[in-house]
Amino acid sequence: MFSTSVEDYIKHIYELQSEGSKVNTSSLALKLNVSPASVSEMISKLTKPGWIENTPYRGFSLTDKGEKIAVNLIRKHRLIEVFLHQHLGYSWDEVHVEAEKFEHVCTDKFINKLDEYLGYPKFDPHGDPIPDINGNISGKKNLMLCNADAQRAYIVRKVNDTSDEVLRYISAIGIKLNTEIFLSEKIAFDESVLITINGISHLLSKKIAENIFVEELIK
Amino acid sequence: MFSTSVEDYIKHIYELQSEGSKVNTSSLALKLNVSPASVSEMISKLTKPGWIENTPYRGFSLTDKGEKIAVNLIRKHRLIEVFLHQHLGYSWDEVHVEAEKFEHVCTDKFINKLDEYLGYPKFDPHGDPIPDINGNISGKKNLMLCNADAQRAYIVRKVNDTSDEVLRYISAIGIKLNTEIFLSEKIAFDESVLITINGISHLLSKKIAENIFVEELIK
DNA sequence: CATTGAATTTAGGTTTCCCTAATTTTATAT
DNA sequence: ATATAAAATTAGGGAAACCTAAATTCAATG
Repeated sequence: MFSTSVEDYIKHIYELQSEGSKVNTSSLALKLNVSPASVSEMISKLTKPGWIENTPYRGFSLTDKGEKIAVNLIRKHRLIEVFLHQHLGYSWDEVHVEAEKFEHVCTDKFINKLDEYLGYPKFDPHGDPIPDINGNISGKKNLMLCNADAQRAYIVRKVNDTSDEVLRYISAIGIKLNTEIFLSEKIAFDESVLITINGISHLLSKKIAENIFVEELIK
Repeated sequence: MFSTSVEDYIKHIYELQSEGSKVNTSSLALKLNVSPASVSEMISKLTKPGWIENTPYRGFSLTDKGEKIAVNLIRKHRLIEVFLHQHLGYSWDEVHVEAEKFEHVCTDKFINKLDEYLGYPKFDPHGDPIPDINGNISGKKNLMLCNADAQRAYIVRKVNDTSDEVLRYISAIGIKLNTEIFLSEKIAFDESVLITINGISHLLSKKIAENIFVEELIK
């Protein structure tokens, strides 16, 4: 239906949008690892069929039509991740790269059958919600760890899957989905955070803390 | 690793070779549904890295190196077909098209894990043997139905998966893998064959009979 | 054994998606 | 308010994989 490139652009714009990040030529170029010139070119191509709304030199955003395409891709991506993790024994940090390729070749028919086969899971191995067949995403906004308050307890609900390295580091210090952590201190100087897991303290850089999403623990 | 195009060319050359068909520019162009000019161009490209041996104007064949690539693709294709058929409930005639796309994006790691998950199946839903991790294919040459002898009983062992239409027709008249058929008569005029299944006679055109492979039934 | 027709290759062109370099627009800071 | 820096776009090109049309090579037949 769409080329892999077109799908990648649409998906990454959606991701920038939902992270609340700025969506412009340079941020997208950075995320997709292509030149700003390539982004400019593609953006005008995506504007014609009405998937994107573009204000030249100012930025762009997905139309409802474009968003539907993005959500469908994310549904595919996350269901494939569940299959790889639960049935084929892939680890947390391995599923993303593989799913990234499959999502572009699987039909809606395939993904709906897979959804059924997996028992209609609600979350992927990173804790991200899986859109249902109609594109509905079970909300639940989690707090970015770097924005949480000090001297409070939290539960890890989601971890970004964009970097293998970050995922492996997070695993190494014992953070999994639903791990309970205590945010002891926020260091204003470099925006790093000091947390405690099972009585052991860890200092997490801002870079790491941006990739961990938590829910406040009410005891 | 290789582009989808390159993989498709290599796989289809392998298929022509193993059917015993002539492997030349026009037969490959026909099979891949591209122009002869495109085939010529690609063939010289595949010759450089040593995947193909080419005698200009005469024809070409896969080297051992090229054959390894082809067998690996066929392994991927057939294992994916098994998964689609056994676990997702795809029918005989639906698995091929879907597998055709997946085979180009799945890693060796994925396919080896899938192989294990499926319990190391030996045959795909069409009865084609699945190469193992080392590329070994459990031989077993079957007879093309149009080459079988009249007044003999046979078991259907394999059906070509290249055409949905043929597959659906074959299913409709009650032919499945391991179905017993009796070849009553071969009509020399148009090379069609008259067969009997469960006491009902069917006339199969040469085109159909070329896609059914049988083993002689010794009672 | 020369001609003719089929098969193959070469030539030249298109599309998609990428690039670098140059230009234009916008934002910022004096 | 204007100079300057940053961001975005346009211009011009390249690689991959396709095409049609023209030229070449091969084979087959009278």
